[in-house]
Amino acid sequence: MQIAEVSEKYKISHDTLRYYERIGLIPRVNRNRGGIRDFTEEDERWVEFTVCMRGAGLSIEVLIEYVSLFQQGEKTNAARKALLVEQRSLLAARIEDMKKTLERLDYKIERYDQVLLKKERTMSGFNDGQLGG
Amino acid sequence: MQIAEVSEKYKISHDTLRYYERIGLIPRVNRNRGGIRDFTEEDERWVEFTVCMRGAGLSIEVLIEYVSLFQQGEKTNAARKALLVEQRSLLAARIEDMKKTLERLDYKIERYDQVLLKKERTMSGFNDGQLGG
DNA sequence: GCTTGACTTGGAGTCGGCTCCAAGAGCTAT
DNA sequence: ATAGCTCTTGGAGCCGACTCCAAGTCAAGC
Repeated sequence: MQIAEVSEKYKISHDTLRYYERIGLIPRVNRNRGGIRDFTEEDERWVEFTVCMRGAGLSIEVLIEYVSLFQQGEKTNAARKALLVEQRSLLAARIEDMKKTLERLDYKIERYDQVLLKKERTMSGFNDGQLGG
Repeated sequence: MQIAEVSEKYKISHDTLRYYERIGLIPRVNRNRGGIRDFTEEDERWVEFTVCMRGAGLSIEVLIEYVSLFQQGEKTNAARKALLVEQRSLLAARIEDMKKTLERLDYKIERYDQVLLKKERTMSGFNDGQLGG
């Protein structure tokens, strides 16, 4: 599978794919006789994994580290797991944070609803109160 | 309250606070006779709100728009609510995405656990299988 | 009245993460 | 064999979001 198809399949630009390979975020992809990338299924799995992890906000730096550990073979299993465990906990914390913000938005939206409804009825709304921040 | 205290209270650098004011992410803060910022409680609420929303990933651009609407007064209530509703749904989608990635990390970590445990017992682990991507 | 320290400003610099570009090579169809 | 397409490379450019800097002001303490 060559770059255009992979790009489309995983919703990532070909420039970004090449960039990811260049910096070691995905392992080097083999080229055919013409020098053109031919992605194997394993390459695809790396692409998919990377797109997923980047989407969740894991840094490029830490993902490069993970790939690098992987390429050093099995002796790095413990280090890889430790890396994943740390990232998992950072991600869980971010999710918790975002959930709270989501609730806060819900509350704010509700207050706007109330104000807008009242205005509809009286046609004389005034006073923003603490709606802003 | 002046900048150092606000900076400490909301865990945001004074440079970033000044930057936020400059670009309109928080409304302009009053200065005392000496030209020094004196944050009111309302200023603080904006700071806190902004730090919270930025932390959840809302863009500076959209938050500036919200402040700008707020400053145009009550006639923008409907627009403000619409903005919040849209951002709420973007945030909810990001959270869902991240939750899935979290589960995936949990699964991966579990597989590393298994491999590491097996190795501990046999002292002859080999084969990374599909642990990588 | 001089130093110290927290503050001011506008502007430049940095960083992470892409995104674009120019020049060129290799297929495929006409 | 010429055109057209997709690909290649290395390097430059860009964007969002800060972060740092230089030069200067002001209030308080010695």
